[in-house]
Amino acid sequence: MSLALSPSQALHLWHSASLRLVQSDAHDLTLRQLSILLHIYLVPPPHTVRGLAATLGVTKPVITRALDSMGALGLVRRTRDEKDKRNVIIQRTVDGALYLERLGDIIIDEGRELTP
Amino acid sequence: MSLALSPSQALHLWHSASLRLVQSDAHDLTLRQLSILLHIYLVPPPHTVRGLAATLGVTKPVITRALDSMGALGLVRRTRDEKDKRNVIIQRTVDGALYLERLGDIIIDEGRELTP
DNA sequence: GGTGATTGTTTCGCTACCGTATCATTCTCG
DNA sequence: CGAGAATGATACGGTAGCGAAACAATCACC
Repeated sequence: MSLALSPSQALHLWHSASLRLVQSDAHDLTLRQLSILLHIYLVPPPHTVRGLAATLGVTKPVITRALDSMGALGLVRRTRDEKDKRNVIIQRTVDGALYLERLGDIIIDEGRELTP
Repeated sequence: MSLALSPSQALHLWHSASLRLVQSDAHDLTLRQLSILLHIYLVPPPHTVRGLAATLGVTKPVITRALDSMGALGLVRRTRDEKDKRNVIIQRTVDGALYLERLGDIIIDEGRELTP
């Protein structure tokens, strides 16, 4: 089932949800960082630095830095790939899952209060 | 009519739309900047620096800087309030409207391709 | 009309991000 | 084994954001 959004609905949903995100965000993630986090948690693994860089259309240092930041916040974890030790496998954490759960709640909440 | 989103739908919508935003964004706006822009265009005027700062829950220099940046991009315009010359009225521009229209299209597009 | 409040901007020191280029490690394959 | 490719991290110089504090301009009001 697909979602039929009106232009007004789409922008109002984004507005109210991102507003609440800004107001409440303890972590103050960048748009890019948030995209990376969502990608890690919503797309089936494995996730590598190179793969994420290609998907996002950014350079590899951007991913490394984002993983540094989000790793320090406990939202994400790095592990060496034992099969190919050049690779880094990016893994999920409990804190990261909780963070995204809260984000989902905000979006659902604001969608519920939407008036076209 | 309100929008009944499932947790999966909510996060996938945010993921795919923000991903496309990152991939395609010529302007590379911050989450805060995007929130400010949406607020200016979706909430009835007038908009002032102080009002925006209070709404977003940030300090005034944040708004001033965001208006500087987005003003340089032509997304927003400043005008002095003639009634009270201390106030700055933030106004919309054609380019800003087009930018948000494009954002709305992305969200609608990704909502349409959603599978729960 | 002058004092204090209000508004937006600027300054300061700091932190974090950016892209390019380079590096260390590891793998591939002849 | 050894040369070249591939992967992720780091170094570098530059830019832009941050909060706190100080600032200039304007208003309000006695």
